[in-house]
Amino acid sequence: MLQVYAHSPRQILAIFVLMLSKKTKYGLKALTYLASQENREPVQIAEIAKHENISQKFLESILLTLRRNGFLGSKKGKGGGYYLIKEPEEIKMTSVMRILEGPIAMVPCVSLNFYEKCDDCPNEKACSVHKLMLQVRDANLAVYRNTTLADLIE
Amino acid sequence: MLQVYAHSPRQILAIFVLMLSKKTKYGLKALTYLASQENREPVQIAEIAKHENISQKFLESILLTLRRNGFLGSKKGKGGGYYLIKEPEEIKMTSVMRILEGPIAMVPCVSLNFYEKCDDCPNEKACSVHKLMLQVRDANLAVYRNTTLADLIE
DNA sequence: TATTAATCTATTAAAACGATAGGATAAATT
DNA sequence: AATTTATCCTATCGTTTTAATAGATTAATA
Repeated sequence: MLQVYAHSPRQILAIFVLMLSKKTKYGLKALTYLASQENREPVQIAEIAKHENISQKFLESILLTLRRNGFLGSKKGKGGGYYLIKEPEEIKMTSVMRILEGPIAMVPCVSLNFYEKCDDCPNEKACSVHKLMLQVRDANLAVYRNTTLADLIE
Repeated sequence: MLQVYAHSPRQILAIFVLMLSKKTKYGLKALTYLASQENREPVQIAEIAKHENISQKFLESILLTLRRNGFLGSKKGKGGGYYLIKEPEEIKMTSVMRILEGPIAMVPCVSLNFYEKCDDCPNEKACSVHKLMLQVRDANLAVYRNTTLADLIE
């Protein structure tokens, strides 16, 4: 779903293209919710979904991804749920973003982990897009590297 | 088109979600090409498209947008084409990005020009997504504000 | 054994991107 | 005036993804 901004149906003001996916948004919210728990007892999906206004079924798959990537543990059955298995201070936004959202670079030719040459661009060094996006990548990386889950909790 | 990276059809390595649109990419390349011309004589769409490996028809609409937003002038008929009507030093990436790509913010609740409250988020100040994306916005803005078209030309 | 809650597979509707087609308009040349 | 050139404009299309939903299965607890 792309977010469209308009005063009236006729007048579209803005379309957010480079928009954070709901997946990442929900995942971050869930992580925050779990991190702000007093203990590390399992919390049910339903509780998280309700508290954060997230579609429960969608959240299920997101939490599964976070578990498979080593952020969360889970327990089935009564008293089950999800819980953090890393300290919030150890969860860097670089890994959260890469797992939920994908590469941080906005063009593959400036990606650290998933570099690929543009097939339409003969000279990377002379490419204005490359030059600009390199700076953008570095700026974003700096933010994500310097921020942990602990920093996002009040 | 979303870019998918894989070693084999079975193993998907990365999906770029926050990827720069081709529209912006092509637009930037066209601007750079025009800026690097020796004079400000009209350059035909076909020439730009060929030189930058861009679909000509797609480029047409992009150049039209750039003209309507005051970056380019155009001339019809023989000897016609597009030309810069601003100095490259005066073309800031903030305006290029906003016009071609849309708002710079990745969530509307941190957008300077197109702010909108999240309908699912009761407390903006306590929201981890808000907190993170505010920093990302500022980091990106700093890059776009400090970069002009002139900076992207060798 | 019954209940609870995570796990997994599959499907779906809506939407945008990127591209293409075809013709209208305007300017220059002959 | 006619022809050529090249921008301008509208409309449409296929592919792909997102976000969400449905249903069935597995595992753990009481």
